[in-house]
Amino acid sequence: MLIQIDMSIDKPIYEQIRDAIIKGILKGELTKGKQLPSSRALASSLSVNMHTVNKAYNILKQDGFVSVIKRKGVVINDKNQYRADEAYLNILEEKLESIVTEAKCRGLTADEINSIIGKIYNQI
Amino acid sequence: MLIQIDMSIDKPIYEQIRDAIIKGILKGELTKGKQLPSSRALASSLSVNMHTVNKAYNILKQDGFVSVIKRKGVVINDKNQYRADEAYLNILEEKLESIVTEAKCRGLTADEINSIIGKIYNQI
Amino acid sequence: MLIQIDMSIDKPIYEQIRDAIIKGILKGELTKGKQLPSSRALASSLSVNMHTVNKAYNILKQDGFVSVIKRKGVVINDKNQYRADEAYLNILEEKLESIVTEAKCRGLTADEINSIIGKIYNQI
Amino acid sequence: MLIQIDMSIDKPIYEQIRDAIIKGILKGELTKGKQLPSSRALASSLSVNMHTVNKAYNILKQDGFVSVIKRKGVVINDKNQYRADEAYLNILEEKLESIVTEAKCRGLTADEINSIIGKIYNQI
DNA sequence: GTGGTCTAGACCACG
DNA sequence: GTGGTCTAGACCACT
Repeated sequence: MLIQIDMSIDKPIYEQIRDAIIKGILKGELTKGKQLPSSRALASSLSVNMHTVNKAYNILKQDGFVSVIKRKGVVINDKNQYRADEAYLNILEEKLESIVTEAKCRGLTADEINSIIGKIYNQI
Repeated sequence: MLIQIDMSIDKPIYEQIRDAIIKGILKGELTKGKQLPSSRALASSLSVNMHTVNKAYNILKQDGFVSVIKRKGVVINDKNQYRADEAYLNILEEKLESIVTEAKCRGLTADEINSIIGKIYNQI
Repeated sequence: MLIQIDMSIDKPIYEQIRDAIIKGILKGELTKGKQLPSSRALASSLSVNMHTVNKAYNILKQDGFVSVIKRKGVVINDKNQYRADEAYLNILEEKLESIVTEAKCRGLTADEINSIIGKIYNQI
Repeated sequence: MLIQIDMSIDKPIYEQIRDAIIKGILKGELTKGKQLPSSRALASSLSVNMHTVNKAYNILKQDGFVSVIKRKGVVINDKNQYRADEAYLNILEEKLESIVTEAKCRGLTADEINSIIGKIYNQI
């Protein structure tokens, strides 16, 4: 499980960590019950601050991807603890709205957008 | 052409203005050659800072949606000045990547994502 | 609106701040749209760190009590944004379970507990 | 008498043990004079540290629920050794205060809270 | 001047 | 040795 942080882009570090872990779950590298590195350890290996890692871990916990077990560590949850629900679908739609609007305005058809989605979906 | 600013969400105001104008173009309310309100006027009617409107206008100009014509104001460009190109497609793919990753991780199929896209696409 | 922090009890400071603000809402001192002091200002007046105040504010935001408006401040939400829902009722039940169990074990009747609840409910 | 420890919630293990034993007393599984397993034995069967069990036992002793008898072990006390007194009622009220405040703020009536209490009270 | 993000370093409870 | 909490102080984007 490799996490790459890019300080030059403007995505916050904690989001990059969050996204990398979600990707790890998706790729099957992080399976249910598997333990993440301690916040100190990951912080040190990424050369970032412990609190930054903790922030990522707490967001993942809030989103149901992991359980933070005090004095034990952070472990990956079961799939159905982060299966898409109504609330998530609303957020997803919101996130997509301005992207799709711009794409349509720039002349892309729904099919063209969908083929990009499909490409991303299959290559991860 | 109505622009609604929502201070409570964390999308920057200049992005909300930008998105609203792109939406206006898409809906046919803002057609080629049509003039946008002066930044002073729009700022006043939205109760935001003039620099915020200018920032939105400059991004729109950079993206090819409008031209800033001296002593004339800001006018909407022709469609082919902002038609999707290679560079835009790369940015689009980047924007979609982490969204699609999370959606897949949460159990959505590519078809389900596409149907959300389709829904957004058709209702705007 | 007075907030009192007690360093000697073991309730975290950010929870004390959170609870004080909820109490303020309940007492009608903090009404919809009213602005909370900036995190710096409140931190300074309570002699605690800004991050501690921010943590309280973010929890209140997450729970629907306030909106955090970047570069503007934190404002109280409308009642129906924090009206009890299913999720809250579950949490509430969890919180009450061990308390009620102990009370029953110590010989209190349901009526006795309820009269304590009633007393608290009416005096705030 | 079954004790279930849940590492994933953030209630300390020693409190979970304490609560489980109080529940056992309430359900009549642990009656006056009955002996609790040795801390070593319970720790082993729960896969937790012996000190954690001892901490739970010591709190139970302090609260009057059990007596620690040398060379005999830990035995359940008589009901009137842990019957609710003034001190306990004060603690109880304190514990309930912030819970009730939030519930009221979220629009619950005293009756609604009491019906939740009643439900919990009767099902244990 | 606001909140957001990040760093560095500390103490604590729990186990 | 873990995560939780707190402090002190910094820079940034946005307005």
